Amino acid sequence: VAARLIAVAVPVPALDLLTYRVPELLPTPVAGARVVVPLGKRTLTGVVVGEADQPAADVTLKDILRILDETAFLPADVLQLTEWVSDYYLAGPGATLAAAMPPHALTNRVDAFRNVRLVTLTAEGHDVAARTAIGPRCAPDAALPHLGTRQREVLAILQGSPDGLDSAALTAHGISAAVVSRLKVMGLATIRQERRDRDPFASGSAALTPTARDLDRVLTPEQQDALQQLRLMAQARRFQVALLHGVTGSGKTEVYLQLAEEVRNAGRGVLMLVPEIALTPAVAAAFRQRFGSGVAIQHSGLSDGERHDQWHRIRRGDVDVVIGTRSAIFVPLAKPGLIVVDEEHDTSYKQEDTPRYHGRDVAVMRGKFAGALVVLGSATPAMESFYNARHDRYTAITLTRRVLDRAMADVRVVDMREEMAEEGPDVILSRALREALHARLEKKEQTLVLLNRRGYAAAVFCRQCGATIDCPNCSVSLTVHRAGPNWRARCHYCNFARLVPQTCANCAAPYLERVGFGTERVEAEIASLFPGARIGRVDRDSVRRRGSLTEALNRFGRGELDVLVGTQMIAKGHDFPKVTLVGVISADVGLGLADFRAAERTFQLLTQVAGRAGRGVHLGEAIIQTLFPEHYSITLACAQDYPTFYAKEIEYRHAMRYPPVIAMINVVVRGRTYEAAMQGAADLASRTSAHANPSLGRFVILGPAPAPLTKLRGEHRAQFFLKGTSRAGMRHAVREALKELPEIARKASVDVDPLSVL
DNA sequence: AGCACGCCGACT
DNA sequence: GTCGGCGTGCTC
Repeated sequence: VAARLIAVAVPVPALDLLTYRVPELLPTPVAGARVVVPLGKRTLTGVVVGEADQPAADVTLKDILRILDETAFLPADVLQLTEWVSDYYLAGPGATLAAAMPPHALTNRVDAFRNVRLVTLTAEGHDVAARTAIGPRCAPDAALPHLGTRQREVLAILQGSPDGLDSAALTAHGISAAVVSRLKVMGLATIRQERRDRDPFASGSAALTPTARDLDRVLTPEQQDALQQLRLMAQARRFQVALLHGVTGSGKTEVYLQLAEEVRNAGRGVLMLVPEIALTPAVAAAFRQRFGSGVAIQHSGLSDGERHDQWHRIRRGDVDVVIGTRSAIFVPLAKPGLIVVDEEHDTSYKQEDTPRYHGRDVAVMRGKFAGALVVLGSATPAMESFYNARHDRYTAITLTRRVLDRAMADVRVVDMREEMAEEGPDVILSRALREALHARLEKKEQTLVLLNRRGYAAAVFCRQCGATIDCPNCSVSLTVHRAGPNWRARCHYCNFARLVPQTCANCAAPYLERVGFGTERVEAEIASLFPGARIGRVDRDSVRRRGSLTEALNRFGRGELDVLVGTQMIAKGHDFPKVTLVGVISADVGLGLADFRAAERTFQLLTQVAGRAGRGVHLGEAIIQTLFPEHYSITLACAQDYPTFYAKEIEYRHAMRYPPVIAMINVVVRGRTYEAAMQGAADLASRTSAHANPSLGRFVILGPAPAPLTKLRGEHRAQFFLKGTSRAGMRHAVREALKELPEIARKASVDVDPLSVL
């Protein structure tokens, strides 16, 4: 009998599939089952991917040690999806699998759900409790067990709780374990284990303030048309992609909800992806409100235990609606019939470490494998998505009007060059914004102030010698933060931090100056201009603590703050009806970057943030400060004119040969020295170009060149790009080159469809 | 990623 | 003399 060989994916990023033998005594595990395998000196848990052929002669095969699952732990369609992700994004199967698994499924065999000890009375316990209650008045006609006062009290409490009391409730009643155990010994109480799933909505890690208003439930004619089109697509029960392009405030969420309800009633599952739960609480809350406990939630803000519980609820088939962030695309939801990607243009769908997948694109593939309808929704679709709609790969559905006929915000552009000429070079808030802010404070209306740059000052430089304070590990200057009475300089890439010195380290001159400004400075500026204003700030620094973002947004939502200053975090899908003013401090942050998506990002950010104003009964106003008032991304965002922006931008992408017109792959090679990184990148690039295969399409290689961050966390980096019309050919060439140069491959990271070339 | 082996500085 | 720093190499 030939040995049974299986291919196992192990959670080790650098490794490919490994082949193991199934020993005589064990059955052949099914694909998707977890198995415990020896690896080197370690023992770890992997997942069976399928049968394997005899590998090359030089490897000695080992036996698997244990089979953890009789049936597939990962269902076949999820396994298929992870295989696609590994292949498309050139990531190891182990790394991809780790992304698809619930926490602890591979590291720890102890189930992480919480087993609750529940104490209940036995039949006899009830009897005794009843007799005890009347005991003092009646003669002790029957022998009562000898009970202490505490025991009698506990019996009474338990009698009032037929469902039992868990340990938390026992503690709340001041009942000690000793009393319970004595009752148990007497046979009056039982203790049973009950599996209880943690509810992330209740625990606070996803505590949401519902803002969905009933008024929005009545669909506008436009929403009804959109819903009808989507309904027909869903009923076809085959793979299709719809791009729902609806202006901010046009009521996309309500369309998703009604569609989801219908798909669910037809017996199929619904998967809803959102960029970040904490930033789009309204959508999650609306789903929870509509579908109740039939909704599972998945995102990185949950504790491991919560995520684990939710994953198993889905796996058991207890829920048919799942809402979550990008990794939720891998959840084991049975029979998905609808996959919605809300705010599909959002860059947080892209995972920035291996596997570098794009949640939206994986969602489209999952829909393809499942024969489901995929709905991509946005007010500012990604160039890729609109391009696909224009080329008939996606069906475009458009919502052009806001619900309840609310007007779009009135947008004004302030030319900061003129403002500086009149007010001096240090002006942060223009006169127009100061006046508008003042008016809102008087009227008790709210204001959002956006500056997409954190910290107090962008850098410190010496007025005598021009030196800046740079990060010792990365090729950037340190950003200044205020830390109580001190000034700290911190690296935004590696978190290196130091106090800002009194004198220049280079020339010893005491003329160190802070240059540029960020959100902390804006917050301070507003506080000094309007001493009575209640100001909050939301950026990565202020919300480091878990739950603090939700807390800050909820405070603002409840009206406990007048002004919220923040980075792009505040521009996402919030619905704050009392906001009537949005100020953008430097709209051109990012336009100066040499990134081919700079204009797209700026347009999206400005359109989205302007859309935050005027979502209630009052008219909204947006004031946009910029040094480039004539730049098309700014003028067209002010006009809320997506089609014209797309037309202009796609022309540029054609001319410059950039995505979505062509495909790109970025390869970064790290090295101990600059020379080593460049050499590695050059070798890899030349092997890649040697594997060009004209029958798979042509591509060009740009570089190698130093990466934009030449040094990051102490490592030097060099990069090259592939540009071409066929991803298959490009991926093939890179894959072969990596295989030929394994020692360089270990220091290389590959980004297929990079979102940023910076 | 771990976990080994392996070759050079400050200590009982 | 060795305890331990992390550089390099391997894992079916």
